Amino acid sequence: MKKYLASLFDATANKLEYLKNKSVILSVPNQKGHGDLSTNIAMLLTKELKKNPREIATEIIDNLDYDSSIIEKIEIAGPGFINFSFSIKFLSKIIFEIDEAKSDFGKSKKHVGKRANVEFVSANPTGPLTVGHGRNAIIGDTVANLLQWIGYDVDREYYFNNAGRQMRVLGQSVQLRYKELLGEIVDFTDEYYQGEYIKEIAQLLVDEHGDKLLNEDDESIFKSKAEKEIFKEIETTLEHLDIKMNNFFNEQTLYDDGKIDAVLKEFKDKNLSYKKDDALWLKLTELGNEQDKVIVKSTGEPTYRLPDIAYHITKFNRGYNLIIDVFGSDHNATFPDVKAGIQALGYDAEKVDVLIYQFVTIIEKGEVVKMSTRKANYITLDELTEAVGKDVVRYFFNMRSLSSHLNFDIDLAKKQSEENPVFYLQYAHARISSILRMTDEQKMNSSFDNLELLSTEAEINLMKMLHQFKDEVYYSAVNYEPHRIANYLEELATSFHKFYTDCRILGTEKKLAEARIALAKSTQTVIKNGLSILGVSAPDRM
RNA sequence: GCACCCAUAGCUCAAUUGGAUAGAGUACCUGACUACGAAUCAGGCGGUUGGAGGUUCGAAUCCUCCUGGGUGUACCA
Repeated sequence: MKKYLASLFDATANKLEYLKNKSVILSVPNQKGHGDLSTNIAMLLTKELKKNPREIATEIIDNLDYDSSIIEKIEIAGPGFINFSFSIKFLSKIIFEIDEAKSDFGKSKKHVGKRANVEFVSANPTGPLTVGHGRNAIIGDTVANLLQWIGYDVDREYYFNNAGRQMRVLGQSVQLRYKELLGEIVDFTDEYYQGEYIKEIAQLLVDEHGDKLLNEDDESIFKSKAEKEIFKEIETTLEHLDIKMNNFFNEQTLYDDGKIDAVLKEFKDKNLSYKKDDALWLKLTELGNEQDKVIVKSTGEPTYRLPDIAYHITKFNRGYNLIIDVFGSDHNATFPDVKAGIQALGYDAEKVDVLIYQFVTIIEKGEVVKMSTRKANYITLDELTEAVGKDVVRYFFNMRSLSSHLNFDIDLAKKQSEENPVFYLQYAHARISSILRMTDEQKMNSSFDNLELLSTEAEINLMKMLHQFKDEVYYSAVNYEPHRIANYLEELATSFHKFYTDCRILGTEKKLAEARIALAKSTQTVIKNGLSILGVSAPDRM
């Protein structure tokens, strides 16, 4: 619909000077009776032309060279909106288009040939992923899906650091549990990782090495065992959610490959760093930020900023056109420094988009559950997935906008009932499968020959919803808003259920029945495609 | 103190990025299965969009101030 109107306006711009180089925004009115698409262009032009918006609208319409078999009606309404209504003949074409494209329907080629890197999860391997990481994981993976739908070649990347203090403590924790298992009395204070998994890893070491490690004086062998085991578990957890990383990027390689030194040298050459109190500072104030920050501590250890800058530069050098980081709101202060740093080194920081999502609050039995990894007071992502299933986890984390503090109600998620919105969508899909099984048995076919018979309100609404899908995908993708897809699908499912109750197929006159089967089928395709973006399955039976 | 985010129906959240009468779900109250799945549909109840100003044809959305929450504010990541 938009495509056709956009081309009309382009053509009209040749006749009306003031429409040139204006982007005409077409939107779906949220009020029934205001047409199928609407534009506010006339109101936007009032200042420039010093004319009444309704006059401008009239002039534009008079110069629109439209096909009356496609557009049924054009109206000027309210203060100066131009509302367009489309014909059934045009609306119903979508059914045919969907059938042609099938699982590709909704995809766009706008960004074909471009590469994107989506970095997400990126939890250091100090313990199992928690429900908190779940939101990060699902958002990252779904945004990656969306980018693929608009043509990007996408890599999913996990960045980790196995060198810091946390990891040393992890190694020591395992070492202590190991000693404990072999009968030594240890003082396991609460600075150590308290989780049960530490004991399990220690047990593995006992099984493998017996008591031979008792005299190890440093924790490194314990640390590397822990890291290996924990990563194995993290990957399994992600797999349970259908998430597959293309690349695990170890921060350590930045040091080994000299990338850190190279960045340090560049900052020095550009006179952007200086020594003060034995530490090396980055002149962020010169780059427009609030204050200078330390990049190498007086101990000689870099702060997180330095490797982060070096890491992002590798992303540029690896040829990505779009670089996305997914962070929790606790990181919101860190990325301006990093962005300023890479910009200063001559890279286009505009290509880096940081998605900040707000924290998840877990609600169980109506109460807030507080969590901490070190204190082992948490619900793991795996436990959650096991309890409610992949589809529910993915849907729940996708259904709200990033900026909203998400309440994850475990009891609601567990309910396999009408209160759980996932099932509403899946039910619509399964219901269509059921219809198709039924019509198949009765040797009824779908047909595109008489689609203009689809003329009831429910049928027309459903077709309009189908028309919106492609825009919805594009819009969600470029704005990184997966929740829009979830909202759209709920609306689509509602339109379908309404159609189902109003418009029968069995026992209806043959031509109309065939057209309705075609409509149901195309609806099913769109539901399935939408769910696949979210990573939720579309069952044929429930 | 400062910075970023948030505040919308009893509850959980939307609102096409400044558009028309602010919408869904849930809860509560009605009604609809002897023909395609009632995990559904229809109707009702529910709002000064935290408060006060401002900007303009038009504000939940932008600006200022206030109130109340979240997250940071390190030579932690």
